[in-house]
Amino acid sequence: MPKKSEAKRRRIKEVALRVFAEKGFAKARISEIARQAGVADGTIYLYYKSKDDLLIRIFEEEMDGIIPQVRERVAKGRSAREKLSSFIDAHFEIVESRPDLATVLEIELRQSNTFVRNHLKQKFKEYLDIIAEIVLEGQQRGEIRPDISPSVAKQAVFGALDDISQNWLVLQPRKVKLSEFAPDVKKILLDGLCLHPAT
Amino acid sequence: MPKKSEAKRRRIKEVALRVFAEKGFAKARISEIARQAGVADGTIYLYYKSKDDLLIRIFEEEMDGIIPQVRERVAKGRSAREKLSSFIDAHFEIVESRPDLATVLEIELRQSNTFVRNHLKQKFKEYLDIIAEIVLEGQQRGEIRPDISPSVAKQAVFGALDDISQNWLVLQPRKVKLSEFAPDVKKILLDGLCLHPAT
Amino acid sequence: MPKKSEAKRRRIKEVALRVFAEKGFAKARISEIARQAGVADGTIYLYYKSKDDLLIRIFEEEMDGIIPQVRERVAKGRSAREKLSSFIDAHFEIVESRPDLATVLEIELRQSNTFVRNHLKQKFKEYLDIIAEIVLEGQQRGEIRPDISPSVAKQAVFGALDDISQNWLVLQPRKVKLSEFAPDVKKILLDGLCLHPAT
Amino acid sequence: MPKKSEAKRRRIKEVALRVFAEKGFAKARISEIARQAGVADGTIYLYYKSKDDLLIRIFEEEMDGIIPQVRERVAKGRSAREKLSSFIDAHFEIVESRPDLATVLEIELRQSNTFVRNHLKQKFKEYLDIIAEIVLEGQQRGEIRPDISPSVAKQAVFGALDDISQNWLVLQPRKVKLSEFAPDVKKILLDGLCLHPAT
DNA sequence: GATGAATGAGTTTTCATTCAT
DNA sequence: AATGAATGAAAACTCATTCAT
Repeated sequence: MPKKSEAKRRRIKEVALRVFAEKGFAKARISEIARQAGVADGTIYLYYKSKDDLLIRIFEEEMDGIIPQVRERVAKGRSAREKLSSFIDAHFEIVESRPDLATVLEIELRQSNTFVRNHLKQKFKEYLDIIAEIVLEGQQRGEIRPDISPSVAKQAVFGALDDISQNWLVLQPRKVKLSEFAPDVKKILLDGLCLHPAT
Repeated sequence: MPKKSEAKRRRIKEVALRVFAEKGFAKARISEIARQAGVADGTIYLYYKSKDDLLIRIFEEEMDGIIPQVRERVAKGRSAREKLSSFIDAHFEIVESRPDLATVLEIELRQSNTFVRNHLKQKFKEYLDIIAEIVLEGQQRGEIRPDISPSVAKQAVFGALDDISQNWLVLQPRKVKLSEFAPDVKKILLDGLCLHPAT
Repeated sequence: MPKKSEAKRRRIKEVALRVFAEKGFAKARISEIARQAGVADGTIYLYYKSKDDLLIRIFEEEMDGIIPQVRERVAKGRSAREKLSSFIDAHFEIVESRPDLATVLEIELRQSNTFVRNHLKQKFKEYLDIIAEIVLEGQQRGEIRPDISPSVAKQAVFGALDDISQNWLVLQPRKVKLSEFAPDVKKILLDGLCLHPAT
Repeated sequence: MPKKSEAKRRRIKEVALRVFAEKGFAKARISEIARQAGVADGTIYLYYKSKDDLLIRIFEEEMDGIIPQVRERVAKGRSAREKLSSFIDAHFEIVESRPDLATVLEIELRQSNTFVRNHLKQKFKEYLDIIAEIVLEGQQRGEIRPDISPSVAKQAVFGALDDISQNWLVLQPRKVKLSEFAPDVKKILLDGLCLHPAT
């Protein structure tokens, strides 16, 4: 594919991401994306099969950039604790630096039609599995409690991060940085809420 | 007897909940709800102002039933740990016994139009605040780590429960009971993932 | 028919006239008329066959009251000029004293569906014919120009009165009395606009 | 070539005018207009914002063609009498040659919803003011009776013309030409009905 | 490659009227 | 006579997608 086209594809992608974030996928108009990208409506269909395809491919391309980044960062941690801590930091930083992306992913991931959702979830699993891998490895190395399912841990950790991120995203006047929540989240997930261990 | 038929109102509500869960709010058709409820399309509008109103009122009525129930159950716990444990059990039991309701609430809460979402969120906050109250009281009684924001704890706990519930709901062949995840979730949230406390 | 029913019929008629004038026939709701009349929706249909019938019969009953009144008043005039003058005064006075009625008649007479309009026009012709009769008789008595068709005269006179009445009705703050226009209208219709007769 | 097809816009306008005249604005169906114009329903909305907009713009465009034409014709008259005479002729000729247009204007001008009516009335005032101007100028030149309000004269003249035009339009088998009424109308409005001036 | 005019499927809601009580 | 709950037909408008140029 010629370079010229690649630039256009990128412009469409960037505009689409912004419009999806602003209006939500359902209310976003192809004609609005075309207008802002400076192309004709029909041109979008030369680069993307459909509106659904546009969302799916934006998501996949972004995740393909993010996942290795997060993996690399997590790899630097010397213990499971450090790795989980890095994951939490990385997640919050991504949400903070790419709010449009985060808004689209976190919100559209749950709605959209089944077709789109299934595509998104598939790619998303790769991201979530980073957590599961850390937990499993930590258990093997005796750093993580062995009596917890890595799958449940994965969901619990991501659910917590996601809920906090989402609430932060909808708070219009973001006076507070999302990363400020990281310490508390780490305490809860890594060390638990309770002071006295269960008997 | 109240104005119009209370039984008919209930039948419409039950059918609507089922159809909303199956199709999603946006794709649910008033005509389909009417057909399944055995009434004319127009009859729905004698009981509910609009499709939006139908969703909002189903949600509010259900939450008004659920919140006191959960509160009562939580109140029986003698410690913050027991109360949180009860909340987790209660949440999973509700999702398990009312999957339609849970599907509608958890999914529509994030999408729908702004008008509907705002209504839903407002009522939903009452539910989430049960967690925040437990945490705050637990901190005052020296049972919960004092260095954690109740608000962050609330979001982390609910996020974890919600993510697990949602994943369970979309797993079509529900071979496993949701409540089986409760022990692991409690371990994580109450005692943490790590074996060795942070230095 | 018992007296009790007659009172109810009249109440329905009066309320309907007011609601038709306020909202227009199309936007008027049977349920609103019923509510204001203090009866059930269905009760209206014991007295009137349909919404159309309600309009038609209000119109006919009112015209049956008005036509003899105007005829009587016109009869007192000793010349065609006096009779036409009386007709103009009478018309303006009716519009002024019964604005609801005038609004409904003048506006709905032109719209509504064909069925209704035909009914209304039929009864309305009786009213307009008062003018034609004055003109014809005036011509026979040498008071009115013989070279004018009574039918054209009838339409011209009524059209002029009607247009002025209608404009007055839509002027919300009726600071000026409609009857103040009578002298000018009489000058125009009875004596003409021009100072120098056609050559 | 202008954006989209001007020919298509015109075809839609012409068809719409015909359908509005036949069915009335309220009963006219967009789908019927589209079918007769040989376009898809949605295409109408590429050219006109809404059904209301379609009516308003047809009206305004037609009046923008008619008003200068009538003004020009009236300007040729050397006296107020001649000018009024020309106005009457012009009005009847327009109604006769464009019965669809006249039907839509005369009927919808009075009904429609407030939004539409206000738009129509505004443009219509320009037309009526031609009469007022003739009268005012005639009064200044001593050709028209000075003791008559130009506004009342305007309403009386237009009301007369309008009522006659409308009656002619609803007479289905138009055996008689509308312009045949012009001489009588001129006699009445210009010279008055009465033979003996008021004392 | 690019355009943008054209397509046409799809659904909530209102309200006059009915009829069982 | 009166009620009022129930009925169900009916129509404007949007917007993703296509395809002739």
